Amino acid sequence: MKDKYASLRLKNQLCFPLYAVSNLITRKYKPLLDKLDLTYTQYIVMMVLWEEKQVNEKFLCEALCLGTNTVTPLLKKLQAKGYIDKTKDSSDERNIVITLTEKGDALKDKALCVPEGIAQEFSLTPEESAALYKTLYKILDQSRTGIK
Amino acid sequence: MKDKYASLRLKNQLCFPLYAVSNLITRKYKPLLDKLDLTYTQYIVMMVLWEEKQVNEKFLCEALCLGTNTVTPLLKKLQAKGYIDKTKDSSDERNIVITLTEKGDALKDKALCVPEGIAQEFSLTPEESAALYKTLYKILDQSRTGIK
DNA sequence: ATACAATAAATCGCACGCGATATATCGGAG
DNA sequence: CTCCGATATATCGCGTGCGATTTATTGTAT
Repeated sequence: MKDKYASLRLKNQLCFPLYAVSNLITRKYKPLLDKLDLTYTQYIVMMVLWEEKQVNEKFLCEALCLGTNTVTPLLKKLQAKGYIDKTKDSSDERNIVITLTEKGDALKDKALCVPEGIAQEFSLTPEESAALYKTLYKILDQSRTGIK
Repeated sequence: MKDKYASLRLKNQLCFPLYAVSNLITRKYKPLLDKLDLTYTQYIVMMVLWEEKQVNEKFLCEALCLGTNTVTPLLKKLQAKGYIDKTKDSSDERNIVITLTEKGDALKDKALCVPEGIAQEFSLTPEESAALYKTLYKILDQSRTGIK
């Protein structure tokens, strides 16, 4: 064996480039999202809402792979900004129903330029993008089934 | 066009699975790293040091794609744990020379089980791993050359 | 009816990441 | 020698992520 510690080198790990790319993406989004007064995490919450119109917090947590300890404070901030409303489900008062305000819904149109702007930052071939997408979801799906 | 807002759906974005997988990995590492009294970020700092023996802070920041605002406090904690030493470079007092303590170097052997443990958590084919690795570094390299 | 496990959300404490700024030191032009 | 821009590190404030715990509400078995 050449090097007993080869497995501990950054260059021999997948976790590190995943971590670094994830950070990089958040940085790239920031200037675009500043115009919408959203952070990256707030943005993905809004993306779910633009699609679903109405969700409870549990649904959001599962969609985003986050816990209530992250999402609850996030929702408070989005509410303070006037983008969402929170009400209790009258049929089950444990459920918090989250809906878009008119202001939050209107933000959808301003947000359209965000994916466009980001696409210009990175240049992957369609094949690379597709393979990356598929592998990442394979990992996510493994962990989901693993938990249940 | 079917849906003007299709680009805003979580499922149509690469950024989200990258973000979610990165978080997932950090969670998976935690129980393994707890045994070494390291966080994930502290662990990748140690990985650089196990390889390089001696670096300055600037080198670390570039290797990890992080800023001094993240790394400086990190080094303080590693120093407090007794894993590293920090001294000023006598030939250029702006440089902080970071070296491993004996305790920090010894940690390398305990750390060997970490990559093994993680490998069991995820099951990608060698082809998937190789393609993922290549694409992620392509993205990182693009941003590096883009900055300079 | 009532106690109790299950579920949904909220809270707490800590460790990042990072934009912005501040501080200390160095190197070079005049 | 001196000023000044460049470089290396440190600090500040805010917004996450997350393990752990707490609170509120519901369904259920007795």
